[in-house]
Amino acid sequence: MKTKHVTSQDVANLAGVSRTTVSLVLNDVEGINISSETRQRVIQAAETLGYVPNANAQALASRRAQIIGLLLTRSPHHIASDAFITQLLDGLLEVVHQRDMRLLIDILEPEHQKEAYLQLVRAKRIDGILMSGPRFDDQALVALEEDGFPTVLIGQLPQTSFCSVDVDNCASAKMAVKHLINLGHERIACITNAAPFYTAAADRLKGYCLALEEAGLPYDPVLVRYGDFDMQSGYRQMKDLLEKGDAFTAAFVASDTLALGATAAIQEHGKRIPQDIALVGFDDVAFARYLNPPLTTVHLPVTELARKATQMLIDVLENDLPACKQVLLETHLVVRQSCGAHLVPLKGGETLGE
Amino acid sequence: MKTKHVTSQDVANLAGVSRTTVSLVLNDVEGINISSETRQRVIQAAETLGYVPNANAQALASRRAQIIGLLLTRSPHHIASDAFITQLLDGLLEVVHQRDMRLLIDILEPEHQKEAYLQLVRAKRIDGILMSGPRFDDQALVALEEDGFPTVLIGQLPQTSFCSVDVDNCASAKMAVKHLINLGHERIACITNAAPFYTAAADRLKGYCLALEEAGLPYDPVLVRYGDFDMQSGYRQMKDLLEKGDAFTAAFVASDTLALGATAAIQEHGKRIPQDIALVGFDDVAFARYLNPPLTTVHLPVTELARKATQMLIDVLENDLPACKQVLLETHLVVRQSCGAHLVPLKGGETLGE
DNA sequence: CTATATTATTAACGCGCGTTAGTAAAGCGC
DNA sequence: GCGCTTTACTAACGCGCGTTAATAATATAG
Repeated sequence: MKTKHVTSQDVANLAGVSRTTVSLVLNDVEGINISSETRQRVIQAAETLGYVPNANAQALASRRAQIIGLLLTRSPHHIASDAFITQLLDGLLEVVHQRDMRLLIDILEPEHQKEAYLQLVRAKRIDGILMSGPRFDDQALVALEEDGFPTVLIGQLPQTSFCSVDVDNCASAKMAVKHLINLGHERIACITNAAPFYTAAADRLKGYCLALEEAGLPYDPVLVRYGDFDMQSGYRQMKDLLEKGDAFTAAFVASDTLALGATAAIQEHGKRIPQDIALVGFDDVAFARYLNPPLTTVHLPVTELARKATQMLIDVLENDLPACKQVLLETHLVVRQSCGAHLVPLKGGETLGE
Repeated sequence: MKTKHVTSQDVANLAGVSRTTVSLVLNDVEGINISSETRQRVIQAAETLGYVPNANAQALASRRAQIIGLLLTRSPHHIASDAFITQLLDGLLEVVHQRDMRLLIDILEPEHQKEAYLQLVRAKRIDGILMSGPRFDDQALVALEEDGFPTVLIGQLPQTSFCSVDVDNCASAKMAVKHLINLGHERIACITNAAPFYTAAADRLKGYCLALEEAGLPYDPVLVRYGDFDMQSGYRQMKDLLEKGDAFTAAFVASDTLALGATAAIQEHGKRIPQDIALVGFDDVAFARYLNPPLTTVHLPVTELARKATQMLIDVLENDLPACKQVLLETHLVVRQSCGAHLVPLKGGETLGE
């Protein structure tokens, strides 16, 4: 690296003022009087030298790293098949950039979770944590909560004091299943998106149960399977459901990613979607509308979730308390063709053309 | 945050030594003699206090932030539909964690690109840059090159001195198209993954051309379209190809993501894959094998690319020069059903069951 | 027993910046 | 002219750590 580092002292020298003045000017400190003439001189000097403050020195002195951490608690393998992360990044970086902050991203493997949290927090690398997809059994989160470290969950963890941004997974799942019931289905299978210690998985399953209950349909455990984030598990669970031979005419797969795997299993089994088995997914990932047949699913406003969560976190950082502790965003059902609704003459789904 | 920050002074006090000794012990500085007795005392003290060094102070003093930056140059929208990032993260974080480093991720919007680079570099927030998907017209990269800032490309940029890890996009594309030619196709359309100022897009197109040339087939510009990263563009370009009416029996879509969109367009147009149009993609993203029909595609070792690139970058950081400047990893064609090869009795593709 | 090499430890400085307390100059009424 | 406020600026300290040069304690050689 050839270019030598320019320090605020260099700027001060060029502008003929003290380093303090440089700092005061460039940080726009309020309640301090600097003549607009010297102010200009400083700004000019900084510009010509291409001065950029050393972030570490700033962080050390100001006790703010200006970095927020996005922590993912799933295993790298699951991360790799997570269709959300990119959308999360989108919303997250948008807000982070607005505030002139940066994003540190990390995966915490379950074994070293607790230490890893504390490492990041105690090392003061990050000012706050954004945590996607919390689990009930996350012990490290307990430590964070006790510590009062600024944290916002993307997802929820009941009985904790965490700030969170989420959708109503239960109600959304219920809506999806209800849609199938309204289409006349009575034997509806369910594959969850993940193991039940993931809060979202548990809630979606609850929504499935509630929908059945309200419709007076029996809950049959034979028709319920637990997925594990990736397509493969969707494929496997659906294959198992089909091979076990318990009849069902529809399935609610609580994740589009798994639904894709399920679709493959169904078609491989010689059944048609939606004629033989109607399918509803969850998430409305990018590929949902391009599947064959296009997947009916619950739209999750992922980018908006990320935006809101980030804003909330920054809010906590700046004001020491958030404007609102728990936020729920709206979802809606996107009716395409995998549920068969277009066969019942009601209204058409969207087209790919727009 | 309740827990007060533990400094190395606290550790020193508890161990009854000086702060210097603490630093020397915990950093395992070579060529320095510390009696194993005090060494133990220090380690013990650090442990009981739960001491974690302040990363910013360390960075400031040692001039190493222990953070590498992953920079993405596409627009947030394109990021959101990028099926790679998660896989990249996987390989990247694996290596980064091994070295006890961290990952900062950032999207550089084309407008502020150059400044943004310099911000990160001059602020010494990151020790090195990992740059995914470089473009020919990236002026900021020129600045980086001149500056000699440690940088590794995931992708390539000919005529530059950058370290890079990539696949042979040209040869891989050629292999894919050749496969179609071997199956008897003579009119083969092509949709690139992106605009031609992305190096990968240009190379893949070149591979397409070479394959035609070697087979003595004419290059027909009418059959070539430029994609733009997302499914929508794949859909649009394929629709356009179909509606223009220029006959073709096969298509090489240089990105699975776009291929999915193309698939939807083809099926919507009432054509069958592969009977009417044989399709070969590129990338072998997670969903490729689950599509209907399963997508024949070029397998890209994304995670391995990320791993190698990260290792190379760290190599540069530690030794000031890499073991090897440019690395190419192997690709291979994954034959599934979208190309129709299974209809010609040669050998079957993989099954979903494994 | 003194001179020198070796081992074990620390005082002190610097990394680059934010910030407080304090100084100097200028303005203002009397 | 003298006090008093306001304005404009700076010296100096601290953030927490790495590191060098120096010191003290001990061992070895002459």
